[in-house]
Amino acid sequence: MKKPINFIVIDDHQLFADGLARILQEEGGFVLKAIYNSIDEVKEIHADLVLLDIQLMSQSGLVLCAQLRAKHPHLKIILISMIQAPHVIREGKLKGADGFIPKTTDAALLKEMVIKICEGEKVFLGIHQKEAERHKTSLLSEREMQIIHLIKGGLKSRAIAEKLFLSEFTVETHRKNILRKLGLSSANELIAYAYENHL
Amino acid sequence: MKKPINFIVIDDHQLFADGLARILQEEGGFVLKAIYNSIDEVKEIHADLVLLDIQLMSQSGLVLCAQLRAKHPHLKIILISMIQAPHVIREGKLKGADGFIPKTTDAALLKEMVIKICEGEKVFLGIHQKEAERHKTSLLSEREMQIIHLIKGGLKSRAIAEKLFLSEFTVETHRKNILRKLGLSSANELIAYAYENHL
DNA sequence: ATCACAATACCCAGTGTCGGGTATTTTGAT
DNA sequence: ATCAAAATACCCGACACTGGGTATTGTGAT
Repeated sequence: MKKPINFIVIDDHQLFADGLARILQEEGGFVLKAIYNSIDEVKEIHADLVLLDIQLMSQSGLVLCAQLRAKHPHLKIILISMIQAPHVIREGKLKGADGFIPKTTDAALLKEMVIKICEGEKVFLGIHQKEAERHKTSLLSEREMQIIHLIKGGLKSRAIAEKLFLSEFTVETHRKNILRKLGLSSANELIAYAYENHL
Repeated sequence: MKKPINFIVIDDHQLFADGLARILQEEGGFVLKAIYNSIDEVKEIHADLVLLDIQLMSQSGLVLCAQLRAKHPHLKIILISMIQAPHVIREGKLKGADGFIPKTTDAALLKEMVIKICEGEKVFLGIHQKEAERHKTSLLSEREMQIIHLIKGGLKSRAIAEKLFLSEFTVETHRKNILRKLGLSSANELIAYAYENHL
């Protein structure tokens, strides 16, 4: 049984910060300690993890990142940003961040990244990985994503059909379409693909 | 075609309740009827399933659990709690709950548990089950690990046999032994298991 | 209005997988 | 040396999955 991970969100867009917190809490094992909307509010950090927006009003979040790293050697610091310019990401690495995630990242990928970082990995998500992902995954419809998820869960076509109130034939049509779109040839490959591409 | 399962969440942490609801709705076949943030709000229960946090502001959720059980014999009641003290879990059993799940449980396990409970099982998730998971992998031999790896790679039994210079029959024997040892029932489940347990 | 695509549903033939066996040889540990 | 476990190999029946089709309905975009 893992200890809950206490986290803090620092972002001047309250709505985004709140959404971020929700997404993490959805995952379980994460406990939101605080949301700060500006650097001025940030006094003490009693947490395991900080999600820090680089684009803050007053000063660059990178400065704060360096300060936090100096004070808290074991704190996990994840930088969040609207832009994903390579030099900013490199800068973040130098300032001691544990990861970089662009704001365009979707919830599923975000959660994957955060978990990996909490387990000690460094994850700097640049534009390249994301573009490739989005390219293929954008081919998939909502229904197809839903079915991928259920296949990952080990369900057979029959069970998926019952869960979604569909005909078994329909589910199998979806399966075939999914495999065709992703260029795969079996559910086994699909599951591995899903895990490795954070679907 | 199964009927959808109507459920209610009772938890004074709205974010958590909301997250919980989202997780279940993701699964399909579950319909959220209501979220109550305090016991006072709970008037009537027209649902098949209740997720009930024990740590409520006003009074213990265990009292409510007993009341619900008295009124609704067939209602599935799942207790949720931050703590997993054995005496609390035993107490919950006595009050007629169908299951106990700590808040530190991850989404995948939660869904698995909820589904089992809805199917009539009783699931009281303490620390023990999780421990058991850890030791399962030590049951696997080198050869079996090797074959798991190839299955993850999307290879069929025939291809695995060729790669390892084995009979196809042998590979299938190994597959069946792997599934038996891990308590799984398909390659799909195995692959998901492998990724989630870092095999 | 039309056109593309998503979602739905169905059929068939071929192949793969799973659960139930049985059985021999090799290997590691006591 | 003996005993347990691993690794090897085989058979069968039942079921699931894949690839090849076809077809209808609804919806959003141009």
